[in-house]
Order: sequence, then structure tokens, then C-alpha cells
Amino acid sequence: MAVILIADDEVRIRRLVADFLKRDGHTMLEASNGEEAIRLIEEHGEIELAILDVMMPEQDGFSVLRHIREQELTAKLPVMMLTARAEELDQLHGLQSGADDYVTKPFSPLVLCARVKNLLLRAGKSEDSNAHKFGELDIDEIRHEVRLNGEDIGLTPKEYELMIYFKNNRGIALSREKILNAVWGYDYFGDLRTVDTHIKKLRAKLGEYGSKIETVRGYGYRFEV
Amino acid sequence: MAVILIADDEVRIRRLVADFLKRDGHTMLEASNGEEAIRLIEEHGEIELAILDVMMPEQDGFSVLRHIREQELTAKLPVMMLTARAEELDQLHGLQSGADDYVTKPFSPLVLCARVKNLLLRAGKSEDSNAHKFGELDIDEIRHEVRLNGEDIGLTPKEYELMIYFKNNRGIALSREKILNAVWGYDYFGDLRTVDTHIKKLRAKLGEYGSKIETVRGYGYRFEV
DNA sequence: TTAATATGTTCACCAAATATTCAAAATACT
DNA sequence: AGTATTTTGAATATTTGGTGAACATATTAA
Repeated sequence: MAVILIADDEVRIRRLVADFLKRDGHTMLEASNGEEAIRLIEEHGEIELAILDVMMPEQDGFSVLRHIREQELTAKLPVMMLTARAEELDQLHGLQSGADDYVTKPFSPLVLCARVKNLLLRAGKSEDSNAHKFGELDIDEIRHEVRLNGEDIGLTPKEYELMIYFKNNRGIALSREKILNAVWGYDYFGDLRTVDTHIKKLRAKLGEYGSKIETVRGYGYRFEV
Repeated sequence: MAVILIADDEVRIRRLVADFLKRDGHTMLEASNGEEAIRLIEEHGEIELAILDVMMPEQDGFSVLRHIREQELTAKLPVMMLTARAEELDQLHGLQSGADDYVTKPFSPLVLCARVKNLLLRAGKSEDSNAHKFGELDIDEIRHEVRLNGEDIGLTPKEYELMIYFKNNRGIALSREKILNAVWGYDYFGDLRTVDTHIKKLRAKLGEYGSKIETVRGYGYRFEV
């Protein structure tokens, strides 16, 4: 739905962000340092959002951001900053950097996706509805609740995020590892079986729709509309 | 409900103001400098309110204001000035600049919205009711008070603004961050827990209606009609 | 059928989020 | 300036949720 640049020197992070945003239908461009980021932004006229890591070789995120804001053509480009530490966050605030949003590492990919959605909405680039209805199952992201036959089923935070993840990936088999990385964050190293426990609870709360979360034996789970 | 121009060289501020006023149903036009502001005002005959930053490239806010007042067609246009410093405020007063209202940066978006509403009311352009009644809970923006069973419950300024924010966003889950940005101002970076404290007090004063402010665990709060 | 492996289920302990209280700091009022 | 009020976030209490071990059950392979 949009062309997005991710600039970070860590391949792992780039891949992670790119993968998730690709799945939301975005076209991803990657840069491994600040210089490359600037080059891509200037060459491609169609970039609609830039995600910049603060710490990068050649030119750091602040420097790239400043450059973006100085150029007439890119001055209005929505920019999201990735910061590793609280101090950098302070710096962001203190300098009135002009970033539109910031996310501290480590982040949950889902949270990042949600914020990207938000930024694009603000920029008037996106139009998808935040409410999904599958039969009598309502996933309402505005109210931040899931209803069955009109009744809030009272999901806990993790259950809710799990639900959103499934909703965004319906019909796709998801390994426990993927789920853990998406919902718990990429640097979470807990037991894979924890996923099962949450699936169990989510299934129970979904009632008749519990069976919509299918077990993919030997792999993971899949949410079927 | 009205066509409003926001002129400021900082994208962030323009976005912020535009977002909030759009949500109140206004149509927003944006200009990033004084020259552009004048051009838009002359081209669009239907602008009903102009919000001008004092510090802008090309032509500063005072200059734009003077231009507006000099032209027969726009002389009566309500104008709100945004000033960054107290000195500029002095200048505004001292020069009898002819602005209808002024807001100092940093401002709370809600305060700005309220003042815009006021200006439009004065100009006879707006007609929406400023009083909301939910059962025995009266939110009266004219009298600037909230009544329970007809009795003013004596909200403090922050509590009142919080209440208004909730009223304007009922049924929507609001993160602490959003609340802080909206009620405390866009550049306030205090403790998120502060929100809890104010919620606590507001809930107490709302009595039986306190429970209408629901906790959305792991996210924030939501006001239910 | 049996063994091996994977998933389902339960539960007690631990972690995290929120509620509440409070006193210092900021602000407004006189 | 002095007083009263409001705001704030630290400290503490309470509530709620997350976690993974343990055991049960189901599936698959041999």
C-alpha cells in the first residue's frame, strides 16, 4: 500500500521490519547506513515513509532526518526513528528533531506495524478499516476489544495481540517461532510451548470460533476465516 | 464544519493541529510559510479561520496578518496567532496587532481546539451543541463545568481537560501516550503513570460514573457512554 | 501394539500492570 | 510575599496476567 524505506545497519532488524511490513502489503526498500538511505530517498521519488535507526555508520539517523527536512521535496516525508536507548530518546525530544514517531529497541514487530499504519493514516495514504467482522466474531481495534455475539470476550493483552496477529495472517500457517517473534518481540527467548498455553486460552474464549485456530501438526497454527 | 488554514513552517505542528481539527469535522488547509498562506487565503474564498505561526519564512505571521486586515475581503477573517515565546506575545499586545486570539507554544491540542471552537462561535460559524448529557452526567463546555445530578463536581483544570478528551473520544481505546499528548501537550514528556493518578481522581469525582472510564489492560483507558 | 513425538491442559509461582497514597514541587490566587 | 490549590511522580499495595513445568492425551512411525 505504500513504499517504505528501512535504514538500519543490522541485517537482522532490517529483515524483520521488512518482512512484517511486506506482509501488510507495503513495498520495502533497505539501506544499511545513512548515506545509502539518503541516496535511496533522493533517487526514488515515491518513498512514503522512512524508518531510520539512530545509530548507523556514515551518517546517523539524526543526520539523515535533518537532511530529509531540509530538502523541499522530502520535508514532509513521515519519519519514524528507531532508538536503542532511553538517552537517545531524550535527545530526540530535546532537539525537537522533527521525527513523526519513534520506537525504542527492542520493539515488538506488531507494535511497529501498528505505528506505521498510524503514520500512513495521518499522511492520508492508507484506507483500510480497523474493524474486522468474521461472522459473529468482531475484532475491533478501535475499542481494542474482541466481541463474540456482540459481547466483549475479555482478552488479556497477550491474547489480544495474538488475535490481531492471527487476523493479519489468516490462512497462513505460522510456526511457534514466528508467533513468538511477532507477538513477544524478536529478542524474546522463552519456551515455544508458552504459545500453546496462550492458544489454549484464546481458543476457549473464542468459543465456537476457537476451532478457527487450526493446529498445523509439526509446524504451528493457522487462523481460518 | 468550517474551512480552516493552518500556517506553520514546522510539519509536526501543522500535522498536529490539522489532525485534531479534522477530528472536530473541520476542513484543513496547510501552508508552510507566509507567502503560501496569503496565496491560499486569496485563492480559496471560503476560508473561515486562519491560524498563523508568528515565526515563518518568507513572510512572518504579523506580516500575513497585516495583509489579511488590509484586504477588504479578508479584513474580518478571524485569525489566531501561534507564538513561541512570551516576548512575541508582548509584541502582539503592544502592537494591537488585530489578531482575534493567540496561543503560546507549546500548547495543548485540546486547548487549541477549544479556542478555535470559541472563535468560530463568536464569528457565528459554528452551531454544534457544547453540552453533553450522559444520564445524570452533564458535560457543559459553555459553563466549563461538569455536573453530576445537577451539582458541579468541581474538576481541576487537568481533570476537566481529561474529561473533555474522553468525551470527544468515547468508545475509543486511548493509550496513556495518546492521552498525555492530547491533554498535556505534544511536547510534554512526563511520566505515563501520571495519567493514572488523574484518572483515579477523575473517577472518584465522577462517582457512580467513574466506572465509565474503563481500564484497557496493557493499553490504556476507554470512556463508555 | 508399542514407542516416540507432538500437542492439549492444568496449575502454582513469578512478573508485570494498575491502583492508591502521599509528599514535594509547581502553579495560581490574594 | 504568603497561602491555597493543583500537579506530579515516587513509593507501596493490589490486582491481573504470563510462564513453563508436569502430566494427559493424541498422533504418527515402526
